[in-house]
Amino acid sequence: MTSPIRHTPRKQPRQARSQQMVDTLLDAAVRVLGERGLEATTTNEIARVAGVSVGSLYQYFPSKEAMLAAALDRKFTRGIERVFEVPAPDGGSFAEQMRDGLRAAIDLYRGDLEFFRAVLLHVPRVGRVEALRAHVHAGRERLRDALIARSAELRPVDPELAAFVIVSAIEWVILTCVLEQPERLSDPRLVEELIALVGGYLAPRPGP
Amino acid sequence: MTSPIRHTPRKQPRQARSQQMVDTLLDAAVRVLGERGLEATTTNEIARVAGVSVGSLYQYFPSKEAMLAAALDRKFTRGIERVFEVPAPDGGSFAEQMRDGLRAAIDLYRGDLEFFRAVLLHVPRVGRVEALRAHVHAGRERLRDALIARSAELRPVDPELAAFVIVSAIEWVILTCVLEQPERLSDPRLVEELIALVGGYLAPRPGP
Amino acid sequence: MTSPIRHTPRKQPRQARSQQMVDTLLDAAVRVLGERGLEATTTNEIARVAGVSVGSLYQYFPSKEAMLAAALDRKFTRGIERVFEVPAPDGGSFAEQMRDGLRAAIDLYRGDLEFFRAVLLHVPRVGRVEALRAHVHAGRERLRDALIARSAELRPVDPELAAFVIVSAIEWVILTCVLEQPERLSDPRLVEELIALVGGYLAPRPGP
Amino acid sequence: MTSPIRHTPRKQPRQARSQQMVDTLLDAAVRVLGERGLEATTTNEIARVAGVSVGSLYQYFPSKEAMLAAALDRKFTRGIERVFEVPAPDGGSFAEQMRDGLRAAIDLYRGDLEFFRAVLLHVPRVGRVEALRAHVHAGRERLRDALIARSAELRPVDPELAAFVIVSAIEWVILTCVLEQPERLSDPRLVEELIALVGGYLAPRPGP
DNA sequence: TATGAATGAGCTTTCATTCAT
DNA sequence: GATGAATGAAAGCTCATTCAT
Repeated sequence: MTSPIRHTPRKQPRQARSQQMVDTLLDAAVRVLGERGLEATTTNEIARVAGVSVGSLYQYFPSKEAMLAAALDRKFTRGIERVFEVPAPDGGSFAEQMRDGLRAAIDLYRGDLEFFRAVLLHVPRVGRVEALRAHVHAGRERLRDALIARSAELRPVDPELAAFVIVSAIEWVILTCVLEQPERLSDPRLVEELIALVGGYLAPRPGP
Repeated sequence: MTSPIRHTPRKQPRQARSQQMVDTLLDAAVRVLGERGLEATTTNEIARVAGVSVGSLYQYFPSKEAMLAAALDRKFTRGIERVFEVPAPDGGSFAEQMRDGLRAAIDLYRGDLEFFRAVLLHVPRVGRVEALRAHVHAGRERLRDALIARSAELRPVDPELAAFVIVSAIEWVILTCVLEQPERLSDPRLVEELIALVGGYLAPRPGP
Repeated sequence: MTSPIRHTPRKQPRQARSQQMVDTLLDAAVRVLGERGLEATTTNEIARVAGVSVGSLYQYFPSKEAMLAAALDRKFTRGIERVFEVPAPDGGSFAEQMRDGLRAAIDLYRGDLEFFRAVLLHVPRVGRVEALRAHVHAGRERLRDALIARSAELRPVDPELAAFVIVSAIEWVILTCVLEQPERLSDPRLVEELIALVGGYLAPRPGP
Repeated sequence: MTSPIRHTPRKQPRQARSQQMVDTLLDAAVRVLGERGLEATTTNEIARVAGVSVGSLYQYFPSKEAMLAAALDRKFTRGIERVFEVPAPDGGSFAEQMRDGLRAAIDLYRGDLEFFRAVLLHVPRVGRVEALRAHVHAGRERLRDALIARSAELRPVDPELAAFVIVSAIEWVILTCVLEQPERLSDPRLVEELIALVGGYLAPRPGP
């Protein structure tokens, strides 16, 4: 029953199986959420779609709310993390760095368009999904620091306020595309316009 | 619609009473929504707050969903109409008109902060509240037309695209304030920053 | 549609209908409780037996626990109240009063034997049903007062302790009959033995 | 069952281990029951406390009900056996024997107060715990025989009836203490009062 | 045998909706 | 029309029990 050399594990190690179940459930949650919206999403349906029992769902998540939070969190965490990490910390001009970050952001949404549309359309607290907010917040701080570092090149601004304005503005331009005009995401002019928006906002004002 | 001599019947038993009941119900819905959030908002509670019976509610609205939609639509319609009508069609510079419109928008949200927070936090498909979207769309078109009319003063842009970018950007800066930093709504610099954002974006680029 | 003299109320007055629903539900609860025991008693089943919807049940009782408590309370309250009120406050000797009370108690259980058997067999906290306890407690106090009033005729005792002992002893002799030997309840010697028990306990001890 | 020279196998792999597991489980059940009450007692929790798996529990008991019954039975059996065996069959007067037995009973409950309270408060069919009833019944029979044996010293009674009355009365005085006034269990007067109760009941009536 | 992850029937409770009055 | 008691489908969650490993 055991051979000297084992090729397949006798049984899945504990953690691996758990992780797989968690993933299966979160995938199912994301799918059901997208298909039916928050109000119509039930734990029983998620479990059914995941191909497991409700009992199992509750073995891994203490409540419906916790599981939905985890599902959204995972999706957003994976993606949005990348966006704010793309601009190489030391490479290129401010505009070039911005361009890289914006492209990454747009690609993030474009690559998972259906999911994001579903979630943004159906899930309440649009801008509130916690992970999204956390990353947006982190983005603001990074931008604020960049503004401080490069303040010599820029119009005098309150870095905090400016970062807030810029991040919010860009966030919603892109999300509005996702929601209303997905084809715009493929328009190369979109990035340029956003750069113009930010660039114009930060550019030193010409003297009187 | 009003004339010095009244031609309408002394009492309008049917329609007037109906309209009043509808208003009462919609007000109650808005209030409950604002106070308790979507999840705790029930038709029975709305009727109770309105001082009528649930039965009456269903006389005027076919379902809970329909009634909440109507309530939100009316709220947004009333407010957003004002916002886009504030800039006097012919008065002042572009920047002045913009300033007036932005102030009106900010005041709109600030004047009913708790309600808008509740709605934006809890109501699914925020991005889809039809009246909101419709008016945002109308706003885009008005802005596009203004951009075309004043294109001589501005950097060359695709008016459609630029209007889209500007309206989306401003929308979310303000809504993010509503959701996350309400105190910013009272900061006079907010309007100025938004004007800087739009102004910088549209300003003719200095030559090479 | 209305005649000068009305013979049947146009509709049941509010309170009467409510009270009837409450009664119907409590009757059903008592029945289901008796038939299935506490653990197997569900609110849905109670409602079904009562011929109303679960929703109605929850209109009148805030929770399952509250409704079961009310059901048992009502039954016990009605009956046990009588027992401790039977002994005419001023009539007859102590033994005669006791005899009356004991007969009333026995008759109480005998008259509703099936219900009491069901409840005592199935419901947890046998001796804990709150109403039962409350009345037992009241009984103890009345007995204590009687013992104090008649202390001259009795062996010197701590009235509190003696009342406790007597009431508990009698309570369980009768309840054990209910549970295990219902036929004994019809044995006239039972009352005599209980009187002997109490009488012997309280009788002045013969001198050494 | 134990002899100086051991004849049983050095290790009893099968039965001994089984018996130990059963004991562990029953101990755990009793403990959980005492600590959490019936409603919060789950098979999984019992297994966890016992340090074995639920699967093992079901190897030894066909159902939760069966296991709890076994647990309570064992507990009562152990305790009550002692109580009824305490009065040395041939030693001392009737009153002395009674006093020994009563003290043993009181000590039994006092020694495990929390458990007995939990069980009496929460376990359905208290009156039906089989071991308790069986031993109470045995106690009645022993008392009946004693009454017959000593009938010369006593008031003429139906021994069966008298034993029933006495055992029930005493049972509930003690259990009521357990449930409502645990501190009374430590009052030395309690035993004396119970002896007075029984003694007065059985004492030959003076008189003409 | 022992394990404990997985199962899923079934419970309590809510609330949109109806309809007799 | 207006009322609000009554309805009952359906939700979230638990836990006795099973069975692959």
